[in-house]
Amino acid sequence: MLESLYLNLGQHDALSDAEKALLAGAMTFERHFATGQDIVASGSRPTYSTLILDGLAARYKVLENGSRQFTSLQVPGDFVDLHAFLLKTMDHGIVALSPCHVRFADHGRLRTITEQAPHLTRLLWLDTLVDGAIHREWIVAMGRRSKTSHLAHLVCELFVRLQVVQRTNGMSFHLPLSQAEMADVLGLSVVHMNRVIGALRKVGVVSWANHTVTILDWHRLQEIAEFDPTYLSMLREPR
Amino acid sequence: MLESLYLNLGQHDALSDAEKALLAGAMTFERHFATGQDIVASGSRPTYSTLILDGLAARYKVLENGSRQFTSLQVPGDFVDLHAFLLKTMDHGIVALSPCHVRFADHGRLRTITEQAPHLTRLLWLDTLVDGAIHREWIVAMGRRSKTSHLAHLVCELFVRLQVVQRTNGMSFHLPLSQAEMADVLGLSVVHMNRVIGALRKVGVVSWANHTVTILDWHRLQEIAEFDPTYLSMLREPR
DNA sequence: AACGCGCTCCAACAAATGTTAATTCCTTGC
DNA sequence: GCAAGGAATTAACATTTGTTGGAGCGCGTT
Repeated sequence: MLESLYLNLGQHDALSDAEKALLAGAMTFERHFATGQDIVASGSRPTYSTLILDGLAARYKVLENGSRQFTSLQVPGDFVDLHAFLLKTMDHGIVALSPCHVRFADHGRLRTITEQAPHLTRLLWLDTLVDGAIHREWIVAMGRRSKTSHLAHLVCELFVRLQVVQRTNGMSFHLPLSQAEMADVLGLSVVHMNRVIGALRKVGVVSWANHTVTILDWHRLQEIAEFDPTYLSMLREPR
Repeated sequence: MLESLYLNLGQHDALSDAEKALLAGAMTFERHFATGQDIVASGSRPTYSTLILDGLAARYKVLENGSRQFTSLQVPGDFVDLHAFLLKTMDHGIVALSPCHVRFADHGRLRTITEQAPHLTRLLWLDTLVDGAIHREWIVAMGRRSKTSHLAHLVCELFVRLQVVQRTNGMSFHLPLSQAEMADVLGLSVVHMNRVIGALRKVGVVSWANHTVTILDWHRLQEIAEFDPTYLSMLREPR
């Protein structure tokens, strides 16, 4: 049931059975969300943190003029709002980009983990640090990469992250976002998003249809993206 | 000596004297860095985390074509690389943007804190979570705000953060960045950065000369920026 | 089968942003 | 005081990105 979480946390350092049991013990009820539904509302003060068991979700903010920007994409095994455990108030919303199956971790029990299980605490902390590392990579992509490179980088990142939790199929993965939603990831207009996807297709490094992305030339895609997975901390070492 | 750190961590929740002592005990030697010097090198594996006592620093990445993007600005009281305590390998560099006086916290002693001081651990974790929240706000600014609004937002953010650690002077603060460096913050060309600063000046909400920024109309600046400080978690509450 | 709807894709034009190159201003070293 | 070099500023032009409007396509409903 929590296999994705174990895969996700366990990629950075070994997870003991006792720690898995502690995590399982922190979990409470499950819930399903339909595509487009808010999983966590901006401004709310959750008393649970949400683990994605299956589906794709995103953090986002909306400006006064109605434009939206996604600040992260969350895959199975990710806590979408572990940060709310300490930040308390959500300064952004979280929306389901596909049907999402989630499970809620009680903040009281997470607190107990911080009191009694230092190593597991560090792994949870680390999970939020990787979040931050991804954010920094996105900032670089938005500020200094060409749009094609930005998109290529995102494809690389998603592929690697989905592979860790076994949601890839060969060199393909399912990406349920519409081009309008992709535009809210990269910070572009829909029209230009369409151009950029077309450009990446034209180079021949990916095929992209029916919400399925297939990487045709990983080496060249990585080159276009200047993708270096160091920031994902996928090396298993003592933490 | 560590007053800025206490102010920074203490803005979110009360810091006990025992916790202050633990923090002080984790600190080792001090060092000065000249403007432009690297405080932490990309790719390194620090065994210390760096606390800024005085000065301004920034995290950055450089792409193959030589362009640079800052991913954060760090003010006194900030740990510039607390995340390296668990991420282990630096995936970016940290550079001094002004003469910097820093002090190094030993990772071994930080680890001891995580074993023995859960509340202080949560506050250190929180510190990195606020980092993440700032990153998200930057992503939104880069993706969906006008450049003028982005700059206004940055001015608001810096003013508030500097105020917490008592580095403001009335409605003014010292900002030692050249326009080329500012361009690496916003992800613009130098020429356009100059245009945008000019635009903000022209509106009359800030004056900006000799590396000193003065906010002339906070209300209107905040309006232009759509600045909502919630993401900085400045409310003191139990964490 | 007809219709409506959301999504992809495209064209034409408008606006924002980058590039190159010069000019001026200011600080620093001599 | 003067020369040199960095930084700010501006102009002219090139490129990227946004906007508006619409065509085509798949899909579910009537």
